[in-house]
Amino acid sequence: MNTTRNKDYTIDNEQLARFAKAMGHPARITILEYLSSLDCCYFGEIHNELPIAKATVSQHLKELKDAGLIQGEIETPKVKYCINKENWEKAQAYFETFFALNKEKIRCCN
Amino acid sequence: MNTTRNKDYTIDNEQLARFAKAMGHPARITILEYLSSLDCCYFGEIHNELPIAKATVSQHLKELKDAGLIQGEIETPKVKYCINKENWEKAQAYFETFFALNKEKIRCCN
DNA sequence: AATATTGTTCGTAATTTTGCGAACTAAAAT
DNA sequence: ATTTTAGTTCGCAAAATTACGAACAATATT
Repeated sequence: MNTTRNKDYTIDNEQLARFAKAMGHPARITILEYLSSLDCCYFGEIHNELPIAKATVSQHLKELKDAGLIQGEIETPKVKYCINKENWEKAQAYFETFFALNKEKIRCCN
Repeated sequence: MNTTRNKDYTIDNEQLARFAKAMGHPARITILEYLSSLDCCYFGEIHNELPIAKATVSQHLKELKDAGLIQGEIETPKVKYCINKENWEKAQAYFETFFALNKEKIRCCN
């Protein structure tokens, strides 16, 4: 019995879910908010904004980078982070489109 | 040694993260997209849209309900689901504000 | 050459998420 | 009084997430 599934969801829905998932933790929202308020900054400054260990901050940054929302650049011994503008705008467009869908139609059952 | 943490993140950032997390799975995006295209519908129709077992669909619906994005109403033996309009608009506003923040400022380090 | 600075990676633990089938519930239909 | 219908809840397993301290890497400074 083959229970593998194929193409369960649309690419767009998977992409939107990936962006949303990356934003699904308050630490990561805080990072994104902070980064979007600057041109860029170093790891240490981000760490200062957060109540968690540097190893954990590093992990969150990695997730944001994997989702494409931010980018990092080594400037030894520091690492400079910034918003990935292209994907940031892509994410924005995804959410906008998503919420705009059938906007006037929604009126619920009650 | 007390390692409890208090008020780590802003209420707004926690709320936005909660919305984002609820949207952080393609099945739940598909559900929301489907629901927002209708006034409302029954569990069975939602289940038909998805490639997963009904127990799993039920779980995803529970998460969306817990996040406040949808609401369910019993019409035995069926259950009617719909978007929670108030919170849906709240979520929309949260994302909009988030992405609008410093929009023109972002230009990255490169 | 040794030390300091700045982050990342590793190893680990606890918790949460995702998924399924089976059992259950509650009303409707027979 | 059974049976059917439509979902939910339970119990479980596998995988992913979150968090930390310790160890490491790579350059800069002394």
